[in-house]
Formats: sequence, structure tokens, C-alpha cells
Amino acid sequence: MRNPKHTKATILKESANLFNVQGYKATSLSDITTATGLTKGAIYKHFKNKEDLEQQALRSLGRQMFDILNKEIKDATSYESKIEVFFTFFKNYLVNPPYAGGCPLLNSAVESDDANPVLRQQSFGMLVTFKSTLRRIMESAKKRNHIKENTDVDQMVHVYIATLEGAMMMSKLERNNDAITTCIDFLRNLNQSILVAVK
Amino acid sequence: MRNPKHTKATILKESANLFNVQGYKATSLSDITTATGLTKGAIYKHFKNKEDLEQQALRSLGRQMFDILNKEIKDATSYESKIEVFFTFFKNYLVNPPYAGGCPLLNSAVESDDANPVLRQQSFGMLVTFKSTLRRIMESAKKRNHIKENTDVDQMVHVYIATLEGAMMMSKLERNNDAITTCIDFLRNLNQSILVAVK
DNA sequence: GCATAAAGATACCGCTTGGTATTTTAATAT
DNA sequence: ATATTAAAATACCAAGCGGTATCTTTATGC
Repeated sequence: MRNPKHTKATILKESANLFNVQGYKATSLSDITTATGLTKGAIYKHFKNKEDLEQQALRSLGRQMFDILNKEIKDATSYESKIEVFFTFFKNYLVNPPYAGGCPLLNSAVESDDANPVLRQQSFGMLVTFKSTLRRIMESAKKRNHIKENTDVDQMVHVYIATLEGAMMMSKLERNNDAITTCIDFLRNLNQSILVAVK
Repeated sequence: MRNPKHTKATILKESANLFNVQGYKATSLSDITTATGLTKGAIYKHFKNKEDLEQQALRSLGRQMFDILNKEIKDATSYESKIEVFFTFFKNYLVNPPYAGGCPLLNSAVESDDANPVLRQQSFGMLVTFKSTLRRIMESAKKRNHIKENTDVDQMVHVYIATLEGAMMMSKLERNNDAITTCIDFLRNLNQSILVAVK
């Protein structure tokens, strides 16, 4: 009946959800006890304090996101299909979100950048990971002559991520996927334009 | 010595700053009394409650932003220079911010989209304004044959805003203007590519 | 220059917050 | 079966929250 691992996982899952939807500061411990059906005693058995829980929850959200992305990137065989993974991920998000509340990177970055140094550092780490994942794919494609050799990889990485995150913000605010769909169409064309033509 | 208009303006200015930097929910009335040097008595003389203050503060931030933008757009004479206004605005932001905490639209949208219906509605309104301002400029340029007639204005509007907002998030998180600079370079080139060549 | 009324300060309220100390409950090893 | 120990529930705390009622101060119209 009692299962500490399961308990901790439940707390982490439910709090991560609440943090990503309502915000970190805006989510109280009683929100979490209500959502989990557990008590503060249970929470403080597994987490040092609320800050600790916030950090572990964000890490868990980041893992979820990158686990999905990395797995699908690995499964994709061509440069094109690897890039498509990012598009599909964002496009699918609004239809069938793997977690509620939108992109954990965007959410935590905007909330923490001026106010919460620890969370900010974690968000920063997520952005680094995001950028280097995309950069690695493009650099590799460049070496293998799959994309044009004059491609400004650094620029592309910045533009892809900025556009996807910005579109996510817009689509969540508008409660429809127009922005995401439109921006992804654009990025897909952009990506086509740097491909080396296959004869 | 006493000046109610000035008092209200001070409260609005200081609270708008705090809301945009720390977040709306995360900013307490005592934060505001400290920042203004006033007391709760003064605040509640001018505002119905904290929600009312939040709304007026966001409206004030939106006005500030669009006042600057609209003025400079009006002053700009060509399509190119009108579009450049947006780029310059975002590029200058990190160097010399007209208000602290980044883009009020981005901040309020991310904080409120799932949690605060009234603030969400206001953010939504700001996005509508932002989009229609840009759309009007592009549609007009299209009519006058300044940009190519096959330009997908709706797509461009979405891409410009998404990229700028996403880049803003990245640059604020990274505490440097790499993302903004890089993304604006890209957008500037993109904009060049839809111009009708002048003979 | 004094009465009036508005502006703002002070004091207080109930409630929620994050956090802790203590107690009860349940799994486990002997 | 029982002792041990970890897990979780309960009860409590001070501090901070948004909000209000009341009192003091200051500007202004006559």
C-alpha cells in the first residue's frame, strides 16, 4: 500500500504540472497537497523545501521534453527528418500535449530571468541543451554536405528556437494553433532552402 | 506638496515596473509600498484592489510600448524604415530599456495564459494590436507595390513577431544580445528578400 | 482664516503561506 | 508475532498576504 518511490514520483509529477501551468511562485504547497491527495508531511519527507521541489520538478519537465526529442531524433535517419522532429514536436504539442502548460523552457525562463537565480540557471541550461542539440544536427549535416556549406548554423539555430518559442507563446495566448502552424510552415520552407539539392 | 495625480502616476509607474520584472502574482502590495514610499492607504485610494492595479499597470506598459512604436512608425517614411522600427525597438531594448523586465506582452502572456483570465484578455489584446500594426504596414506596402505581390503577409506577421518575442526570451535568459542581434539580422535579410527591386 | 473634503497614514483583520515538531501508521527484518 | 524504522498524517507556528476601517494631515473654496 505504501510506496515511497511512487509517492515521490506522484508529488514530482503533480507539482511539475502545477508549476508549468500556474507558475512556480504562484503554486502553493496546498495546491500540491490537493492535487496529490497527500499531506505536507509526505512532501517534506521527500523534498528539502519548496525551492528544492521546484528545481526537481523543472528538471523532470526538461527531461521529459528532451527524452521525447532525443528519442525521435535518434530514430530519424536523415537530416530532414531530424529537423522535422522539432517541428512535429511543437506542432503536436497543442493537439496532444505530453504535459500541460506549454514549453517548460519558455515558462521558467520568463518567470525566473529577473527574479529567481536558481531556476534561471536551470532554464539557461535547458536553452544550452536545446541549442546544442540543434547545432549538432546541423553541423553534422553540413559536414556530410546535406545542407549548403555557406549555411550560418549559429543563425539558423537561434532563428529556429526563437520562432518556435515565440509561436508557442502566441498560440497558447490565442488558444489555437494558427501561429505554430504558420511559423512551422515558414521554418519548413526555410529549411528546404538550405538543403543541398539531391540529383 | 500633496498631488493625487502625481501619486497615482507614481504608483502606476513603480508597480508596472515591479510587475514586469518580478511578475504580477509575485509582486506584493508591500513591494509596491516600499518602492513608492507610500502606504496602502494611498494605493487603495486610487485603485479598487490589486487586480485593478495589475490591469491598469499592464495597460500602461502596453501604452508605453505602442506609443514609442507608433510614433516612430509614423515618423518613418518608407516601408523599409517602418519595418526597421520594430527591429530597432527590440535591438535597443537590451541596451537601453524604456522599462525594465522585458516585453510586457511576453511576460503577461506567459504568466496569465492558463491562470489569470483578465490579464490574459489584456495580453491577447496587445498581441492583436501588435499583429494588426505590422499587418497594416505590410498590406499597405503590398498595395503600393513595395513588396512582392505573392508575399504571404499573414505568415510574415506571425514569423516576425514570434521570432522577435522568442529572441527576447533567449537574450534575457542569456543576459546578452546575441539572440536578438542574430535573429534581427535574419529578419532584416528576410525582409529584403520580399522587397520589390527598385530600378 | 476657517470649514470642508479629499489624500494619505496607521492600525488592524482573517486567511494563507512555507516550514517544523510531533504523532500515528504501515512495511520489514528478525 | 513483535520490535524497529521509515513514511505519512496531524497539529501547530510566525510571517506575510490582500483588504478595510479609522484617524490624521493637507490642500482648497468661501
